[in-house]
Amino acid sequence: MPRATINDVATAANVSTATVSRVLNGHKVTSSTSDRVWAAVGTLDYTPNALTRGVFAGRSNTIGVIIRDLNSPFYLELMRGIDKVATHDRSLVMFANTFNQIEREAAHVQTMDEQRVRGLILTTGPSTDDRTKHFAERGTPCVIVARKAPDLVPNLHSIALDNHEAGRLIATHLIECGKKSIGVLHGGSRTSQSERIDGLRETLAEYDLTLHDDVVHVAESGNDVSVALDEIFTNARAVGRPIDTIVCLTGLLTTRTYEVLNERGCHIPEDIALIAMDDFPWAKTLGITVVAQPSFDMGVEAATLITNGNDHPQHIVKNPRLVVRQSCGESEEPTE
Amino acid sequence: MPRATINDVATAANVSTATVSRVLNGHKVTSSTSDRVWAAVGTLDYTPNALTRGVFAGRSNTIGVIIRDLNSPFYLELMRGIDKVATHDRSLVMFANTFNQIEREAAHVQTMDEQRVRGLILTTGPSTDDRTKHFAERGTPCVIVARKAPDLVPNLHSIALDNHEAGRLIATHLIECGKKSIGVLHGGSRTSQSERIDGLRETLAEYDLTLHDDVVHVAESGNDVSVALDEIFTNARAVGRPIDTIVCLTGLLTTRTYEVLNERGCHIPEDIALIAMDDFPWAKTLGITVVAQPSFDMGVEAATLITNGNDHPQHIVKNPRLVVRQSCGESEEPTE
DNA sequence: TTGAAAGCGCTAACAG
DNA sequence: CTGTTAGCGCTTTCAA
Repeated sequence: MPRATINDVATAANVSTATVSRVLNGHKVTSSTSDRVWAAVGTLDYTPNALTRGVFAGRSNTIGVIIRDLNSPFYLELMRGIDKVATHDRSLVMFANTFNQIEREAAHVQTMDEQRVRGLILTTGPSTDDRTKHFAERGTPCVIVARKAPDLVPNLHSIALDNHEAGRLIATHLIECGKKSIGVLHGGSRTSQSERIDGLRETLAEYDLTLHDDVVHVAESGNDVSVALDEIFTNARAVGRPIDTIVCLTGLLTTRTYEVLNERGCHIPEDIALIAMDDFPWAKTLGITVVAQPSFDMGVEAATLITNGNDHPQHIVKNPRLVVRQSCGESEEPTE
Repeated sequence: MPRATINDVATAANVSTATVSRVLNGHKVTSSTSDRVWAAVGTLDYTPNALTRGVFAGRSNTIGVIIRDLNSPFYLELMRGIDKVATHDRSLVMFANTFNQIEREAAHVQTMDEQRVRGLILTTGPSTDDRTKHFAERGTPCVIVARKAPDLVPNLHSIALDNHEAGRLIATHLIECGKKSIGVLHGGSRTSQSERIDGLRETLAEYDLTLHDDVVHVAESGNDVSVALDEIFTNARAVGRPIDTIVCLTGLLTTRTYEVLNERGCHIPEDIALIAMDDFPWAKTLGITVVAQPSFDMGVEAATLITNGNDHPQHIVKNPRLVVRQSCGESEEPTE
């Protein structure tokens, strides 16, 4: 049997479809008619069609989210934050994972557009900026996460970490721990990464420490870590400054780095210090010192930016937080 | 300016809306008209409205997913598997997280119904069974994950682990490692948990080992672990059988268990063995032996069950896989 | 191959 | 307070 429609309910309750619609949406009706309508809804097992509602309203009550890689603890927590707001707001979350393939980003934005999402949260790179701007200009609020929005466009917001400060936090902590020769693993050419490197480098410079380019290496996935680490160690030794610390500038690299270091018999923190971006459940267990992003909160705020519906572009910058554990050979008195 | 509609495109291209629709859907039209239509689509920046399409079709091209807790590695991988199929199929994934609150499950199923999802994948408990059955009977394919579907209803599929076998795998491995007194931490009264316990208990019995109820404790969240562990140790000591192994029957408990054991100065595997359900990135690093579920594949198969659109109810059972590492004091010759 | 027209399920004016 | 009526944007017969 086909689904009951509003017409069926109207017939069964002996009222017009308009009245049924009113009852369903909580508008004023006599309680006796309202009762009849609800009774009909019950017996016919009627479920309103959100699609049709969306057609009329011009948009759905769905928040679109495009995630780079759900595997990263940062994105996972972000997602949970978004979902929390959505549930509270009786919205839904529509989700797409690009699996780090840039060419998929634009397609996903397009699909979200077709779905007439009420807002879009995206963690994509600049490749989608044009489409996103367009999208925002037409009235759909968009929030770019982990990167500053490209321009001052109405409805185009952003929420990002103060990446420069994150770099500074790392550098300061390492200096306090007496580290002198630092190697860096980062996740590619995103601005977030280069800002962190800048903050790191500048702060080190204040203490007369130089971060040379040949000890800063990219590792897009965990697989590259071993090779990158080799390069870093070799280059540093060549100039007589053996590495005493490895910095992971993206959370995804931490597992593999820790593993490779272990495999080579490097003890943390005795032989080498390790500090990473993004906190994750096992970091505490393993005593890894990290600079954490408030990822859940960022999800909450991103979603709120959408549910609020304020056109005025906002650019929220969140502060990173140093979580001191033992992986940098921290002394008894913690810095925090 | 408002969005362009199919009418605008038709006017601009000097054709009827029917023709535009045909072009958009790849039906047969003269190439010259087709060109004109596409040109108009371009200049007007027309994006088709998926909602309207859905109204007509009676359903959207969205797959609904209700997840218990995205934090668990099992659900996360499942989600990625689902997303992979969806992307391939040009469908979207609509997602809701219940945060383990049962009372939210039904509401989410309802919302998914209103959205006219093309299929529903759910990891909820039996509380939603009635609604789900209803849903399936009306023609929307539903896949219950990690639990057998309640009945033989058309369109109501399920995909689950052979939990009994998982329990058996754990028991066999522990016996091979010479373990004799086992304590169990599980995640509550779900059938998955009790089946694992049964498999464990029965296999142990075959080797004349008894798993007493007083060393099987529930720990809904990581917070309870410490208390539960206390109980287990105390009870076992009372009967002169000090615990030599802790089994975590759900992945979420593993972090906390490992941590508590560490805090108490118990070395793994010298003082106590640890084996857990569900593999996760850090397990390899930490040398934790686990029984893994093919969670990504389960996501892929669940989604495929929906995109295939076969009414006939299917009940897929997947095999668990023992991943031997060092946390049970494994000898040189691995069992696998 | 194309157009006219009806309608998917629902909402919102506008009367009454 | 309630019914009538006209759409929302798109698809699909049915003719031409």
